[in-house]
Amino acid sequence: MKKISSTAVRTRQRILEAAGEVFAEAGFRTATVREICKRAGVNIAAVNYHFGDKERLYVAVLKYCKTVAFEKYPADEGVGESDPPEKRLRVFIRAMLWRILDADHASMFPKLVVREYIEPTPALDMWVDEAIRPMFQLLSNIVESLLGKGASEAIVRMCCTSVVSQCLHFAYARPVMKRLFGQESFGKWDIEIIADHIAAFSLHAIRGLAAGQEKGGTG
Amino acid sequence: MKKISSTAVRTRQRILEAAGEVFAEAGFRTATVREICKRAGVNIAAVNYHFGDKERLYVAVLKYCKTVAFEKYPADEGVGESDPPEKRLRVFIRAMLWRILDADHASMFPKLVVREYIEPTPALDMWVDEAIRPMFQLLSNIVESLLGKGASEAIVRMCCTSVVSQCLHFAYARPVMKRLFGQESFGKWDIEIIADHIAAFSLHAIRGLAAGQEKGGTG
Amino acid sequence: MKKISSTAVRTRQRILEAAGEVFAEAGFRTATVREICKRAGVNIAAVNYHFGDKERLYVAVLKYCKTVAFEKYPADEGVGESDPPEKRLRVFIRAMLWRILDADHASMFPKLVVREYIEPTPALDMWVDEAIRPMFQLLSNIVESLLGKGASEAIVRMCCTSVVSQCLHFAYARPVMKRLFGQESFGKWDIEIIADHIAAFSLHAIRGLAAGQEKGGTG
Amino acid sequence: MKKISSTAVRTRQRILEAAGEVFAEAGFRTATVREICKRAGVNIAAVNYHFGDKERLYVAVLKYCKTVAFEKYPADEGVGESDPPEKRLRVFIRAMLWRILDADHASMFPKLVVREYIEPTPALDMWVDEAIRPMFQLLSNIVESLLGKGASEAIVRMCCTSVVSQCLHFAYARPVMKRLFGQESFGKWDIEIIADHIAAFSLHAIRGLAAGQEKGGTG
DNA sequence: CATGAATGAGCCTTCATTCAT
DNA sequence: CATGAATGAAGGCTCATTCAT
Repeated sequence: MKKISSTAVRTRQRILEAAGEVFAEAGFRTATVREICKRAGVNIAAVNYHFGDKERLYVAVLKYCKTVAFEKYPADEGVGESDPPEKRLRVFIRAMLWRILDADHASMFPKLVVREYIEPTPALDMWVDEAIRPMFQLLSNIVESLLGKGASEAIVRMCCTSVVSQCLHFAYARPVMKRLFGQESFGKWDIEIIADHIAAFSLHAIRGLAAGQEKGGTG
Repeated sequence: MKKISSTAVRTRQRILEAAGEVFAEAGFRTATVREICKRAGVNIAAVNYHFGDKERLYVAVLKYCKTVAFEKYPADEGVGESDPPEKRLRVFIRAMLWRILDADHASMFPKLVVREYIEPTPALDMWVDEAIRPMFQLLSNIVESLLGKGASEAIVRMCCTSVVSQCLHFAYARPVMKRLFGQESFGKWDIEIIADHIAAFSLHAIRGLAAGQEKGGTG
Repeated sequence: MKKISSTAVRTRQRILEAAGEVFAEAGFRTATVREICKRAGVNIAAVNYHFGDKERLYVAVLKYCKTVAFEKYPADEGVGESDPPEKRLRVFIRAMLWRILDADHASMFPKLVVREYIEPTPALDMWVDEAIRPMFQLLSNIVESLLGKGASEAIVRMCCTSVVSQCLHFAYARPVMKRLFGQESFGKWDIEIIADHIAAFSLHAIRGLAAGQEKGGTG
Repeated sequence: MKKISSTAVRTRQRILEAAGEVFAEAGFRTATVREICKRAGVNIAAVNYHFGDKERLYVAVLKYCKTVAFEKYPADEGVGESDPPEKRLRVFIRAMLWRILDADHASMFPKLVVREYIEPTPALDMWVDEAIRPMFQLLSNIVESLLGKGASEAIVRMCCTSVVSQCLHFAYARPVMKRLFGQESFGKWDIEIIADHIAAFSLHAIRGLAAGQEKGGTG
């Protein structure tokens, strides 16, 4: 049985937080262990001691982020399978947006994830299995309920993709939005308004598609 | 004023193509001048000779990509302001998707652009001004027509964002899609099906919102 | 004065054995304290606690090895000054070879010593004084007896060197022998055959030199 | 066709010489690229540029040493197969000793080789094939001539080993000799005297063994 | 115009050692 | 007595850039 001193736990924690920031700002390759240790206020060898190497530190950061974000904003908070799918969809979208736009994370979470999207490391497999796939399954159930029994798997998948993509946009397009609209930060109300829009937009769309399906085409 | 020989032009071209590949695969920082020069079959000093330094080469690559992609797939090909907005929306979406999924570019274009999104370099300002803003303006006109005169600027903007985000998703989420759905590449018909879906999804949504607006709510 | 508990003695012993292996395999510099402690099953700080630092551990290992090897194979086992020099020479060579080729030491002893030969540490002075000089003195007496009274100190010294060098060869040239002859390990009979050869070779040589001396040349 | 500038050749040469010194003094692992470059008066990246990495530099040094030493002191200089084996043996021993004790090499050659003996790197295979095996073959022919036709392969091999080991002793035991005899350096005459001794010692031994063989034993 | 050669900064990692419990 | 945690000094290597032809 290993004894783990509380100071060691605190050091690990400090490194994790600092690494999250630096990896988010610079990406895995560009981020330097030196910068991480400087911000964490620890010696440069501490990373090796506590995490083995830079890559394993990165994976630890990703897992840490996932835990924090999904515990703070569960995708089905306050709703169950008995609730109407419209409500469950709104909850889902709202949670996803909050995970992305919550200022407390200093945008660490979305930046890390989006970087992983476009420049996958071995950690992406873990991320897909533990974070994305369960979320997608949950959303699929909701969308299926909305589309009705006749919906093909392909149409469900595409609708889910449409919903998710509208949320994720706020994870990777913020520098562009800043330049295009001048909006840099998103307050509590901004987030709620955006969530409402995406929910409404998607609900109209899915209902429209469902109606079209019955008639045998998209119009 | 520099004299420009034809061999110099060809060397420049070769470097641009090679750099496009390498930057797309590895990102600005991780890409190495050595690798670019090796693929281009030129001396390692050629980059600095022709472009000054790595960063200015990168900007040149971005501009080169933009020209190629937007000339090949204009956002308003075959339609004019007199055409119905539904048709113009479909053309817009189709062009955007083709720019993103055209296999001929070896996915160079979307990777480069998305990288710029999440890790902006000074080149992003240029990109927003010359590529994104005109596109967004064009799309806004279409969406305004669909929503009707009473639509606020905010709702127009959010609808445009919803449309654009569904397309861009295929630029940055392909590694995830590969893991989630097993689909790695997108053929001609895949692209058309996806374009049809996004167009239908968005039309239903916008029409629904337009109808709701008149009545004064989203429900 | 330190109190020495029995567990402390056992820890020291385990470290000594482990360090002997690791130093023999990797050499002083390349060997790591971490590896030694891992094999000994002790904490990484134990080396510094028990031996001060890496170098003093190394010296302790060398002394430990010397004691073990020379107690197991004394250079004059079973013979005394009254025995004929031919017999004493054979015993000397046999003991030296056994110290070098005994598989029980896992070739720890010769590797350590030979390393010390070519990359001396302060421990070499100790080794020369406590191990080599007495051995050389003993061998000199034997060779003097064989050469006769007229032998110069120089010729005695060179003959001793010739004898010793033939034995030591099996301490440092084993990797080469493996590649050259394919012979990797030496069994009991191999050792005896080699000892017989070196003894015969050297006796013929010394006798020949002795005869030549009388006549005033090497023939 | 690559053009190789003369300054590049000179840089390579300087690095090789400096690396020879440092590797000989410190061994492969302990030697630092920084020290090598400092002594060579070149930038630290030059090793990477000219040799790829530390290990390939090491192999280049070994090959360079081999060429220099064997060209300066060929094992059969001035003799041919028609010469009497006694003469050829003396020439062989003399060349080997000179390679080992020549002060011009600053003892670079023997130290490098002996290090390779006791701590083999992948370069040892090359060394055995290109340097040791041909030498051993040459010596075997000489020894066979001396022993006569009835000599078994085993006895030839052991005699060769005895001869070679007496020479090699001066490659690895010099620090010990310095402490034991006080002799630090070996002048021209020292080398000749030692060569004469080893030749005489070995000739007496081999002749004695040959005579014993005829009678059916070693006495 | 273009190239092979050279540079210096910086990165990740490893290691022996020391600290605080 | 012994340990887990922490430290700072290097070390090998890579890279964008510049130099000299």
